Amino acid sequence: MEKFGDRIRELRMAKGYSLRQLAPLVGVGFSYLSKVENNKLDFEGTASESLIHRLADVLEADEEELLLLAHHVPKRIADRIIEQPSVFRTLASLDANELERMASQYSKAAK
Amino acid sequence: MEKFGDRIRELRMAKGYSLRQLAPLVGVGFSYLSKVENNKLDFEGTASESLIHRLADVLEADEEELLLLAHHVPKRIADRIIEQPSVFRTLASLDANELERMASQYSKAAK
DNA sequence: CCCATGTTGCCTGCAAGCTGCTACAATCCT
DNA sequence: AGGATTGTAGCAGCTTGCAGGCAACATGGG
Repeated sequence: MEKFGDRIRELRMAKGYSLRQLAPLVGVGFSYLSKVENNKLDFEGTASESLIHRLADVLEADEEELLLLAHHVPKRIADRIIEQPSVFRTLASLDANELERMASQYSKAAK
Repeated sequence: MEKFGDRIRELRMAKGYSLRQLAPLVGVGFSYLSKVENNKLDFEGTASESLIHRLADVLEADEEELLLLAHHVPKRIADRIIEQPSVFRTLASLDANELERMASQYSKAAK
C-alpha cells in the first residue's frame, strides 16, 4: 500500500516542483519536506495536519485522502464519531467485508 | 449531553474516593484532577489519553466511552478507519438517522 | 566543472500536560 | 465551636514530544 510520502512526491513531481520550490509555498524548509517524502521523520512521526492542509491546497489534492494516508482521522469524520459514538463503536467491530457491503449500498446513491 | 469531567466525578464518587485519594492512584496531583472534573483545563485542553487510560483502569470504567467523551477517537476505531478509509468517508457523509438505522441492524447481532 | 537537486544528522523552539505549591470556602464530625 | 476533610482556583515552573530549521554532504545532468 502506498505511503503518505510517496503520494506527496507523486503530486509534487506532477506539478514539476523541486523540493526547494515547493517548500516556501507550503511554509516549511526543503529539508523537512525531503524527510516527509521519505517517511523519515524523527521518531516515526507524521506531518502535522496543518502542513497536510497546505500541501493539499498547493498540490490541488484531496485533503482527506492525504490525512488518511498520514494516519490522521480527518476532523469531519472525527466529529461524526464524537456525535454518534455508539454507532461507530458498533461499525468498528464489523469485519472488512460486512463494512464494504454496507457502504456500497450508499455509495451508489452518492450524488 | 454529559461532559467528560462530570462522568469522571460520577465514577469517582461511586467508588467513594476523594480527589486526594484518587490522584495518586492515577499518578497526577489532586488539584489537576479537580480541574479535569470541572472541565477547567488551561486553554480548553483535554486530559491525555494515558491519563484517561489509568482513570478507566482504577475506576473500572469503559475506556472507549471516556475517550469519546473527552473527544478523542479511540485507537481501535482510528485503526479501522485507516484500514478502510473509503468506507468511513462514505459513512461519515450519511445523516444521523440513516446511521442509526444501519448500525441497529448489527447491534442486535452483537455476540 | 557547476549547479541544481535530494539526503541526513543534529539542533532548537514551543506548546501540551502536568507539578506543586498556596490560599480559601464549604461541609462534616464529635 | 473547632478541627479535619474536601473541593476550587490561581499561578509559576518543569518536562517531553515533536514540528521544523540548518549545515554539510552526496549525486546526477549538461
